[in-house]
Amino acid sequence: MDFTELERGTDEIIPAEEFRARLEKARQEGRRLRIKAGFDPTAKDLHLGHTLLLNKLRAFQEEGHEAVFLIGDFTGMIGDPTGKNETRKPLTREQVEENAQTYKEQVFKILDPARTTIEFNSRWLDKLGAEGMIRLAAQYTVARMLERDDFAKRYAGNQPIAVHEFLYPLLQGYDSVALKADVELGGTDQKFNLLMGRHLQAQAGQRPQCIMTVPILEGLDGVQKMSKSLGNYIGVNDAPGEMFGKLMSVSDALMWRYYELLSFRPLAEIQRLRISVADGANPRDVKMELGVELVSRFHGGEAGAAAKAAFIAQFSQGALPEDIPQIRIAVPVAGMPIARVLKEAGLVSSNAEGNRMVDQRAVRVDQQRIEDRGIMLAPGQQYLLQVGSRRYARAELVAET
RNA sequence: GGAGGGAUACUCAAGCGGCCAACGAGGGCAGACUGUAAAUCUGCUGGCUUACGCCUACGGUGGUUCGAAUCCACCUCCCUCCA
Repeated sequence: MDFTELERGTDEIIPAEEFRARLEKARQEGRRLRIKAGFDPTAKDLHLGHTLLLNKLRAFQEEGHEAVFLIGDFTGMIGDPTGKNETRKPLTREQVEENAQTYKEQVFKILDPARTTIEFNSRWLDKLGAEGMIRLAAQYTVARMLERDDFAKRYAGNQPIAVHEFLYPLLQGYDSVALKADVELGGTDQKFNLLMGRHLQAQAGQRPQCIMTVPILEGLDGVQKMSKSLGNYIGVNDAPGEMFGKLMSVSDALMWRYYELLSFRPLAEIQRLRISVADGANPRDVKMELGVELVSRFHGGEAGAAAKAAFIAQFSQGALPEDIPQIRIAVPVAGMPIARVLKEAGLVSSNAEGNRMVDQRAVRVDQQRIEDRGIMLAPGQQYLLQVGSRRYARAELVAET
C-alpha cells in the first residue's frame, strides 16, 4: 500500500509503524477508520492555515475513511483562555450554532460531505458532570501537565496559568474516548493534546488512536502563525483578486514554504521550479503560478487566470482595478476637505489619518497627486479617490440638502 | 493568611510633580528603489479642527496640588517568597 499521499506534508505520525499497519488492516477488512479533527467554534472564517488539516482529512476520505469534524462547542462556551494574554469571551449556544453553520459552508469546499460526520463535543461533555470531570482529572498528574511546552514556558516565565487550563487537554483527550477515534489530526502545537487522547483511550481500555500532526502555516509576515486576529491570513472566502494579491506580497522565502504545504503539485515539479529560479527565472512569475493554482482551487477553474491577468494589468501596467467601490457622499455646497472625503469613503479611518496620507504624498484624486491638505472637493461631481496603491473608491459628491 | 514586587499606547519598554499625546525598539502605514519580494533610505503612527486651539489617554475610584502617568488612600488583577 502506498502511503505517500497520506503522509505528504505531515510533521509527525505517532507511532508511524502502527499507523501504517492499522490502515493496511482496515483496508483488508474493508473497514472505515474514524479520523478525528477538532475545531474551535470561535473562528468563523477559515483561512489557508486550516486547509492544511482539511486537505489531510480529505486525503483520508479519498482512501475511503470517515472524517469526524468535531466542533468544540462545549469548550468554546466556557471560553478557552489559552493563547497567552487575552481571555476569550464565552460564546452563547446561538453563536456556536451560527459559527458552525459558517464552518460547514466553507469546509465543504474541501471535504466530501458524504464521508463527513459533524459532531459537537457538548453531546458527551454536558453529561460528564463534576464527578466525571474529577475522575478524568485523576488520570493525569500536574507534573506531566507541566511538560506541555506552553505551560512550561509560562510557568517558568512567571505567567499565570489558570487551573481550568489544565482541563482542556483532558477534555480534548476525552473527546477521542467518546468518539473511539482511530486517528486524530492536529497542528504541531496540538501534539500534547493529541497524545492525551492516546493516554486516556488506553486508560479507558480502548486502542489508542494514532496521531498525525501537520505544520502550523506561517502567515503573510512569514513569522507568526497565520491567524485572523493577527491580520496575516488568506481566507478561503477572500475574493480572487485579494487572494492573488496577498499571495504576491509574500516574501520569496515564504513562497517556497507555501508551495511545499499548500500546492498540490508533485514535489518533483516544485523542485524543478526551485532550480529554474536558481538559474535566473524571476521568482515573481513562479509566485504567480502559485496564485493561479490557489485562486482556482477556491474560486473555480478560470478564476485563477483571470486574477493573474487583472493583477498584471493593475500593478505591472498601472491600469485601474476593475472593481472600484462606488459611493455617494453628501457634502456641503461649499465643498468638503479632502481628508474628510477619504474618511467618508472608507479609505482612511479618521480625518487625521487622511491628512497624514496627504502629507505623505499617498493621496490621488482623478490620478493627480494631492499635496495640500487644504484642498476642498466640490459637490456635483464624481471623483476617483486613491490612497496608496491599493485603496480605491469612486465617490459621487452630492450637495447636502 | 503574611511579606515584597508589578499594572504605561498594537507589543515590549522608558518616564517617577510642570518641558508628556508620553523617550526607545518592534510591528503597522506611506514615500523612494523594485518584482505588491528581500535589503536599504525617509516620513508618519489618539481624536476633533483650514488653523489658533480643544478633548480623551498612562489598571479602577477618590484625594493632595495652581498643575499628576508621576504623590496619598482604597479597590481590582498579576508575579515572587513564606504558610
